Amino acid sequence: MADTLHQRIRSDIETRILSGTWEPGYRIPFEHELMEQYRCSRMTVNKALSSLAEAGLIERRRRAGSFVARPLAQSAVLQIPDIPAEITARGDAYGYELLSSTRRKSTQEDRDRLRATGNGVLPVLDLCCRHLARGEPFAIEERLMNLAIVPEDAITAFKTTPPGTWLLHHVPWTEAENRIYAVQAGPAKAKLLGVAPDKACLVVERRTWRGADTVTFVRLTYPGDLYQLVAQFTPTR
Amino acid sequence: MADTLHQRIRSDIETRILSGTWEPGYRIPFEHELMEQYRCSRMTVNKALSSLAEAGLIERRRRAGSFVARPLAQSAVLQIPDIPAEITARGDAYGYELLSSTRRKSTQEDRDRLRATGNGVLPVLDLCCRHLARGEPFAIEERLMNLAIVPEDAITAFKTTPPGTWLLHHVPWTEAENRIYAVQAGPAKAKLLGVAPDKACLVVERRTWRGADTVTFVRLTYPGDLYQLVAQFTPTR
DNA sequence: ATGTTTAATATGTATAGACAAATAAGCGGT
DNA sequence: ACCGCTTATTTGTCTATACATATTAAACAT
Repeated sequence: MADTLHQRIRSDIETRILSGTWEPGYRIPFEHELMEQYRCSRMTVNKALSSLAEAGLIERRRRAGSFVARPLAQSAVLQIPDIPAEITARGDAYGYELLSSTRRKSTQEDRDRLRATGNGVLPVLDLCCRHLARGEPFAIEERLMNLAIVPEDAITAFKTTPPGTWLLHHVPWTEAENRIYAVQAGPAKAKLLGVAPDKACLVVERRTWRGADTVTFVRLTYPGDLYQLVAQFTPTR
Repeated sequence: MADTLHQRIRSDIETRILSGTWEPGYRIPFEHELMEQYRCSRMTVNKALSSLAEAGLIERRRRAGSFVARPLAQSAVLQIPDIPAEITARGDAYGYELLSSTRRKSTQEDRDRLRATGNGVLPVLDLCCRHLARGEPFAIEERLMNLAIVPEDAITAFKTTPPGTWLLHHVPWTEAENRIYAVQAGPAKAKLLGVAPDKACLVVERRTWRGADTVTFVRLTYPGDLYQLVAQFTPTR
């Protein structure tokens, strides 16, 4: 890890910040002090400190010095794994069923769901599928895709490949928004998931963009006790 | 944004990557080519490219060049805001009620909930409180705190200040794990939240560490339709 | 044909020096 | 006591150069 000099300087300082030795607001040594301490040039020290500043661990003020930042960003990295990969990872057999697939010109409602900019009519694909773990229903996926971006010949792939997995490997995206909430299953989804209609379900809705264009909207519905989203904090924002 | 030269070089390249002009795998110009293009020294180009590499947007290989990275990390930044701040932000009046507060030596069950390392007995504070928005129940908070880290005189503060808010401003943490799932309210929480017992609720459980020590465990229960977690994707992993 | 050495090339890291920009602190005048 | 000016200090940025290291392609030997 601490291979090069500037990496070592960085990790030395990082360690002291994360251990609490240097508390938020503490003024870390000036560049010229670290220069002497590590017997190196200012550029080397500067590289280490710039990197720490970019990561949000320190704040730098001209004439004043560099200070340990207050933990402002209370954020965590939310992993949104591919469903087949996740089920396989837990050692269960994965199953996929395409329930319906409709190709049409977008209605206003479709464009609202996609949060598409402009009112232009787009070709869209509306599909619904079911993910199974050890033969039991695991999640319902409702998806709307923008066929102006997703090539039309992908449609046949979705008969056997979950669209999320296909998209992950074929269509990169630049921005996404996730919304997570809880609802009761309701009669239709209860039947598909094999649970009672009042069963609490976790819903993850995701919109994905590539530049200015919306790629896809997806709503995943999981029976509440089958699935837990896990978000791990990583210090570097 | 593009103030300095190396920042401009960086954002020029970033734009082309995010717009899709330069696709994953594309070899971006060599350092000496960018040197000529921008009429600057190699160090300046190098700083821009190093920064892009650190952010995970490009991969660099000696002798071969620098390449646009494949979008490997399907992760998003999950904002877990302070509840009073969030309610105030949406323009509602915030209310806080401390329901119970117990100080005791930790049982094995407490240590399991905290995922505390080692079997040492710790002083802990077990409390339960309710958050209100415009006078209506918004969330139930069940919290277990490690009094070996949280100073004891903070306990009096919790009569009027939500523990989450207090901790946020007083006790920094280095690591956290969040689990998100859905359950039915159940009789006890239904009463506290003023909803039907079969109501679907969103549950966020969070454990927080500072170095090797567990700081706190908290379980937040929100009526499903009152609250949505929002996770925004940011390109730099 | 195949394996080995060598050279060329691109990035990685570092030095030493320079000037610019921001600002905390001191100073002086009112 | 307050305001404005100057100065010293620290970070921000950049240049020019140097040597190290990894890797590929070509030259060479077997």
